Amino acid sequence: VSVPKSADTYHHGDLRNALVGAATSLARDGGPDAVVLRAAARQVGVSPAAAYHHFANREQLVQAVKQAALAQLSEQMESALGARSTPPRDRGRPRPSAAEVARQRLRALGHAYLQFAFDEPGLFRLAFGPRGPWPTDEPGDEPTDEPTGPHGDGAGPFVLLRRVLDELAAAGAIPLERRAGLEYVTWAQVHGVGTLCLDGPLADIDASERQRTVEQALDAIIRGL
Amino acid sequence: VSVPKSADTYHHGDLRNALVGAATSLARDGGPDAVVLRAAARQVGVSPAAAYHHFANREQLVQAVKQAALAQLSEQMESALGARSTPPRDRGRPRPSAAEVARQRLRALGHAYLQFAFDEPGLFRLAFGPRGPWPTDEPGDEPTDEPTGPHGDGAGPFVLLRRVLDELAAAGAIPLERRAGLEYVTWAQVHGVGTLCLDGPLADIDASERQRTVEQALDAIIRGL
DNA sequence: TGTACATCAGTGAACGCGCGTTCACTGATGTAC
DNA sequence: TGTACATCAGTGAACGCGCGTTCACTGATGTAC
Repeated sequence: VSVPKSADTYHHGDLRNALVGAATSLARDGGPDAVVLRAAARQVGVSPAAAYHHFANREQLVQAVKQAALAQLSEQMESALGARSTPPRDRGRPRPSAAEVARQRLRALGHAYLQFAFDEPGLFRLAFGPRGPWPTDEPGDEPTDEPTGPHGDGAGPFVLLRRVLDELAAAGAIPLERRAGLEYVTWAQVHGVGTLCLDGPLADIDASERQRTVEQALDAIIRGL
Repeated sequence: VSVPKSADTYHHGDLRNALVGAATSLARDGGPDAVVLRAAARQVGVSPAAAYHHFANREQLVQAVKQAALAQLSEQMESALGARSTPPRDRGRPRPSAAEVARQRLRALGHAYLQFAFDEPGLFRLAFGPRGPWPTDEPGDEPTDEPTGPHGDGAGPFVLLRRVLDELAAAGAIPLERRAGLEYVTWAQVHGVGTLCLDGPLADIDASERQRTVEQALDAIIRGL
């Protein structure tokens, strides 16, 4: 990776990344509509036209931010999952069942997802907002089996959710006849809490009540499996 | 109500409503961002400045559309509920329990909500989108008891949901210790299906698969009560 | 029934704004010989 | 090691656009006497 040597050279050296960074910070503050190509260029200290050497148009810049946001969300979910991979062996207490562990992992996933929504509402809105076509799921054609690469960039929230649901099914916590399509349902349920708290009628409740709602929702989701 | 006599008079006669109508149709086609004051005026056949005799600014026009959209959603939910008010007395079959009836009513509510989302994605996005402050819940101060007026305009989706959840609690279908705050949770769960199918990664699934997801989600929600 | 006049609800032209995008250009970089 | 040159990644000025909003105005309406 070539790092920009000094800021005062004619050639920037890493303009593409710099623009994505600036656009991301715009989105962070103002959501999807705030991603303004000219503003991003301004923030980087470059002429607007320079951006066109790296993006065909504004939409591509927005898509780049979207990808970055989704990658960040994935990463946080993954790390939340990592923290729950081995059940803490509590002094003397009976080791929790596989089903219970899997439930806790699903819970952790939901927490991470909503934490991201509340921490980064602008990015969350952009990542899941109405703007533009959804980036296709298949970068190449179809992942061979499971994208086993560590921190594989394509491994989105969806893949993580699927994995944990599979664990639940394997542990017998989900009747098999209900397993199909359940990632959509579960995702939607968690997602709804995020959108309703950000933009809906629940936008004005305070943090503690919101947290209570989150817990309650995760309870209900798990109960509904 | 005074009705505009003829279209070719200098005074329009019902410009405010006409503008809201035009703005609504703009929103229907293009979502929140498509509500453009000048375009609405154009569509009505009036100069842009005329709108300022009826709205202080664009935002007020948008809010009017939002209210209209919410009213329409309420109405459809209410009518779906009406169709389920008296259980059909099936020939000879055992009359369903109160709990079962209430569950069916909750289901009907969810169906109506999502039907609106899928039929009118633009209006749905505007009604629950990130734009502007959420219209306050209390028109006066606080509704005296229950807004019993037929088709009361203020009776939003929220009130309907609350009513049905109360029925469920009364019928013993919800443990009392879980009742508090459940309208938020339930709403969020249903809402998430809508947003994820409209703008999220589920935007591209076909209608039948979408319907399957809807049913599955409503099952899960009811099971989780 | 008629007339003066205040009020209301339109017009049309203009304002400034910031945007996305294009264009001909130019300075820096790196490669071939 | 030096030099010609193609290529890359910037500049700066300009384009057209459509927007929200304002302004002085004017035509229609309705009320007082």
